[in-house]
Amino acid sequence: MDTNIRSVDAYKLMHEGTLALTRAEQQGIRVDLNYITKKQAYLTAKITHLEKKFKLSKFYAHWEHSVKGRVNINSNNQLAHFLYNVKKIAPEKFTVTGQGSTDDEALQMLNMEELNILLEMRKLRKVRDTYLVAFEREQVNGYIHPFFNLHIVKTYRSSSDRPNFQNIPKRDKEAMDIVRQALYPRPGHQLVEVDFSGMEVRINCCYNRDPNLIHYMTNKSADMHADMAAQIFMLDPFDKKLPDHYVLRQATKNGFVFPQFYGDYYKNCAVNMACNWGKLPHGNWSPGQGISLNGARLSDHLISKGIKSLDSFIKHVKEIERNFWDNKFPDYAAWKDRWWAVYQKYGYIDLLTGFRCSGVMARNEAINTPAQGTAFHCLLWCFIELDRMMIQEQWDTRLIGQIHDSIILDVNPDEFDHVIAMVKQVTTIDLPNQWKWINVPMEIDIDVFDVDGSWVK
DNA sequence: GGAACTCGCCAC
DNA sequence: AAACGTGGCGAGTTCC
Repeated sequence: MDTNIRSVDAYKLMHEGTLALTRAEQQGIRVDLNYITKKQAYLTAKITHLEKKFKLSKFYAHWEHSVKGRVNINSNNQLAHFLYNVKKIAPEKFTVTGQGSTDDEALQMLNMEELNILLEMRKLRKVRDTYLVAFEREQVNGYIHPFFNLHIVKTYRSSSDRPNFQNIPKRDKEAMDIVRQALYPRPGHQLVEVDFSGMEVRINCCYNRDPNLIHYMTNKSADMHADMAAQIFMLDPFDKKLPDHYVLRQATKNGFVFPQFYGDYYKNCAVNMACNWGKLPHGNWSPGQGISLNGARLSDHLISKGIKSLDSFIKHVKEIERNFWDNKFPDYAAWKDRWWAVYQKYGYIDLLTGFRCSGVMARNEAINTPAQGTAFHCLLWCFIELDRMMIQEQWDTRLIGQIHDSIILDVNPDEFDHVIAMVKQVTTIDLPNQWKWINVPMEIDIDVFDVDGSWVK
């Protein structure tokens, strides 16, 4: 029989994983219905207020006239038609179907006060409708029971739905606070979140065995993002403890290193780092532009290094990219080529965890699949182990969810020390013992929330 | 009136 | 030569 589950271990992972995740689903997460009701009303009032403000503008009057009074303020189709056909503004950005885009970035580039009101309304509606309304709809007796699926994702990671527990706001502080204040542990308990640090990069080490990548994952003082930031922004010395430098490290991590690992290329990376993170304009740069750096501005520094325009920076990042793959991580680069060749020859790729991924894949998909699937399998193996301990030792603590590389627990404070000890044991010792192909240490971060407190610190 | 689609946006 | 991987979901819209 032809199957994509190639080993008993892989089968067990799915079987036992399903059972463990089902127990988490059954347990559920407590929601504060009182809070949700109040916050919904508050958000609705705020949205209504913004809507009234928007309707006073000339922009709105013109829009209303153009559709003979039938404005739907929530319709991006209408908005795009008004901006790009009626007002005949040239779109700065296009959707996949070639229409003028109305997403956050596109509207911000148009630089119109009225559009900022629409963006604020859009954000508040998202928080209210996708999260708070969904929690209220899905809850039973004050608990939501998100599903964790193992049969959906083609890389063999998981997905979650009804409601999706894997996309709760985290990066935007305001959205995070509003949504996470709705989520609680059981009375007298506390939420604990355990997440693997740099999990996908570590799993890539297991596939490509690149010595330099392994070095970065093994030596605590080695910092790949800081090293790349120093190169990209030509800073020597580079001190990530300085706030200005730390911002550039973040820009490098999220604008260069991770996108490069996902298969992006230098041009996107350069524009994103310079314009979105560095706040520099397109075209030529002048002194005094961009974010602050070493007592001056980013443009002052880059101009002093001979980089006087975005185009010049793009060329610079092109050279950095070449060096990144040719000299810094040559074994990783060679592995990517081999891996792609194997897929092209056989039409499938085999994961270290015993799963075969087949079907039509583009190069980047084929190359990204192993780390994504395998990283989740490490998480799932730990989830199963902790679930087994929970039952065997009759914990009052419960596993309540999982977000690809993290586990969320509802912890009885009396059991806290023991649970944390078991979490550390399973994730950093038992897991690498279980799978001998793991060739770098596994590290975790643990976030502890207040007893009877929400999922906000 | 529901299915399927587009777009936008949240997470890793 | 080409050029960011995996999902879920709400609102609007179109199709049948």
